[in-house]
Amino acid sequence: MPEPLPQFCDVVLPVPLDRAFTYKLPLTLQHRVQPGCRLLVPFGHRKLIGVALRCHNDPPEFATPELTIKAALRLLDEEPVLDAELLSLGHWIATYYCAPLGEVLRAMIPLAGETRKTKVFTLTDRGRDATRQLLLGTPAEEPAVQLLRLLESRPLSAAYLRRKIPTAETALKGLLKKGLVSLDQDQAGRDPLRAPAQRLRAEFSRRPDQEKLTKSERELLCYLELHPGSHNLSDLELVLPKASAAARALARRSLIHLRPEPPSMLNAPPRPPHLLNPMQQAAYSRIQQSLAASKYETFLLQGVTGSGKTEVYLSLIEATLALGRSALLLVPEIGLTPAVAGQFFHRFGDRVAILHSAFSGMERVEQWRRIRSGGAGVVVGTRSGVFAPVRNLGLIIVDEEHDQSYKQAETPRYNGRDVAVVRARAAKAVIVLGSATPSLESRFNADRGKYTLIELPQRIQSRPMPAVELIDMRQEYLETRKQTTFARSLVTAVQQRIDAGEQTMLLLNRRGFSSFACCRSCGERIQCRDCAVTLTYHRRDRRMLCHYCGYAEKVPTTCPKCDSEHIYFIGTGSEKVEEELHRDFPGARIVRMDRDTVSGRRQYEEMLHGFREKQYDILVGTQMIAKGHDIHNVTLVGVVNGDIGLGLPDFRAAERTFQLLTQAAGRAGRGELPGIVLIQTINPDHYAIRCAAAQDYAVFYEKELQFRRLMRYPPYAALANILVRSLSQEDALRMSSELGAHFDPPPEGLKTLGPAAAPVPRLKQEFRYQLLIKAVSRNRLNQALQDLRRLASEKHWPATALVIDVDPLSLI
DNA sequence: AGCACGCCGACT
DNA sequence: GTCGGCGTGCTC
Repeated sequence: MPEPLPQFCDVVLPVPLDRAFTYKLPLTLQHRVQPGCRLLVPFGHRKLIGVALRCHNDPPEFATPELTIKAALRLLDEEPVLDAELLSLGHWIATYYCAPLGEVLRAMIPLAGETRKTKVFTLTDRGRDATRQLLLGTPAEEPAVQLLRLLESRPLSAAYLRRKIPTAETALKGLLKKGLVSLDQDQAGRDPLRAPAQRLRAEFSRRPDQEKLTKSERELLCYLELHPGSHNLSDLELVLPKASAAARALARRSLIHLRPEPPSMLNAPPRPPHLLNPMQQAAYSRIQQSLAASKYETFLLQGVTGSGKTEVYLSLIEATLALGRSALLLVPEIGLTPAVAGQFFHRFGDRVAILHSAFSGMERVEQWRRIRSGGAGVVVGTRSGVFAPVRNLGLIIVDEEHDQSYKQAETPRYNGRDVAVVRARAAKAVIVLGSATPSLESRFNADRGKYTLIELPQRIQSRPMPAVELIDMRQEYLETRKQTTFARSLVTAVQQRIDAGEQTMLLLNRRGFSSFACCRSCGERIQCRDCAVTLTYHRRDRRMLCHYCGYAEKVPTTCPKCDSEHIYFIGTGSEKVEEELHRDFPGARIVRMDRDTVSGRRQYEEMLHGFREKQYDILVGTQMIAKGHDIHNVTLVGVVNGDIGLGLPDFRAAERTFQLLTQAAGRAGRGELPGIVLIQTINPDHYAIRCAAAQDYAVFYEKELQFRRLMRYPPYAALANILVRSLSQEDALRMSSELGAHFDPPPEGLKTLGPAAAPVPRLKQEFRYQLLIKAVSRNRLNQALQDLRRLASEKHWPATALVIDVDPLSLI
């Protein structure tokens, strides 16, 4: 007997409400909706796109004569966008990270760029009558009358009306109130053919049947048939001037295919053929064994900087493809440059798909579709790439697994690395976590036997590790009696590189010119209007800038508090370092990379390319220069302030400092020439700095682990950070004390810290208080967090007031 | 989160 | 007298 068609469907929506809503399915949809499909549904007064969870025939008990079940409006996918595997991964994330399922699913689907909401205004019957009467009278210039005239012919979008009449917004509100016009939301599909010509490629698809073609359309189609393969549209315009318009018209009738231009691979350095050395080969073979056995296993590939982890990755990906399965490579945010992408194009051609948040919505949709249809067996992506709909997943690689950018800073606050492990386990896939400086958690898991540890302790071609030297800046001051940015030995070393035609990288962690402005008379520090942080002086822009919210104000000449003229600028940022370099090394070619000089991936890549091509002697910059780059002519890496972040009130401060210094040091001596590293510090005895200098992970790991055990921090506890926030300090304080009361005494198996003012007590005008929970087990932690969410709803805290961060990486 | 409904101050 | 402020409550 055939199953009766489902009449109802549970739908999760992108709202912070942690439940599904049940809709009636119109007859036309009953046999088409599957779990994981997107549905357009009415929700209150608006229309939302949700994801179908379950189709069924259980009449919902909430339905009463007053409360009717609404019907779903439209099905957006004939095939689910989230298959069963990804849906269950979404459920796991929602539970583990305490996030509403609807928001999790929204984060997993990249197709948001495909549709956009538009407001459409329509004349009502009353409006039509009113307009007719107006037309009989004298023509009026009032915006409201003009609007009515425009709307008489057809419904129009808000955007169009605003363009036509600048004050349309207010006038429309008035008309809406009077009932002369009505407002509708429309999910207008974005036309993928509207990208500019240079970003599209055209390819012949089929001959016309009966379609009538214009002259230029016929010419273009003919040209494409004669020249197989895909052609850039702006290149085609050189041959056929009207190619762009014609191509779009042809694509609409699917006579040709239009696709986005893949990311540029012009700057990709050609990769020498990869012969694995014995160490690499051993690592490869061990992992390949599990791969061939289709057995879930997590490997921690710990290889020193320059040990050739990438070659192992590439071989593993090839092995995966050879087994007929797909591979997913996750890289840190900053690591996915066209150069990196280019390497993969060289190796895997069009079997690779690149997912990057910097790509336009349309490009992402196109890549996503290719992956889902099985057209790309290799996927390279950043954090959200872990949700790529790859078929028959065999291998996931998480490069630089310790990197902070795998953790999402907004709800859902998931860690892409940990989600990857969960996904791999469910898919019976192999997962490789790679790093020179593994996170304590991962290394701990390896030591406990949860992960399999594989080490690459040597650089390729027996290149030596860079020699690292610490420069004690306290000693430097005692000897020179001068507070300088660069120690004498660093200046000498830089000069030697310039003379020898070799290159230098200088790292520091502060952008801007000076960290803050301070009044010598009254001690006042210039603070942000909306945040409890000092403003940073940016000389080029002549502004004081807030690095948290972007607020800017004029540079003060007198103290805003006491009117004294003794304003001093304290601290050194990358802008000042660049200036001092120009002064100390006149004639040297210097390039600065930080958020102020690098606004897009294009500039980032251009600067790096220029440096690689030896157009510069010195590259100075913030963290963004420390990661992953392989520039062979760099023989000196200088760290201006090695104490980076050591003073922060964060239990991971030491770990982060160690990782950053080790990674930075690893940039030196990657080519034929050996490299040296100079680290300036005022804490030369701190274990994080000493271990980084010695490139000794093992010792650092032991020391840090002791501290974590003593203080009950991860990996010895499951951690969550609870933040309450509100624009009103009163509300924030009230919630904070309710939070404190709820956890006093702490439930069995939990320790709490706080509540107390957050490290940044005010941010973007909000007052913030936080509480840290350390739990002996995941279960206990999750239970406590679910209880807390119940408390928040009972006490009617606003939905945005409570922020739960499970496994926080930063406590700010 | 949105977005409407609802009750109190400055204007045509 | 109205327009409009944002407080509170709901969304199948």
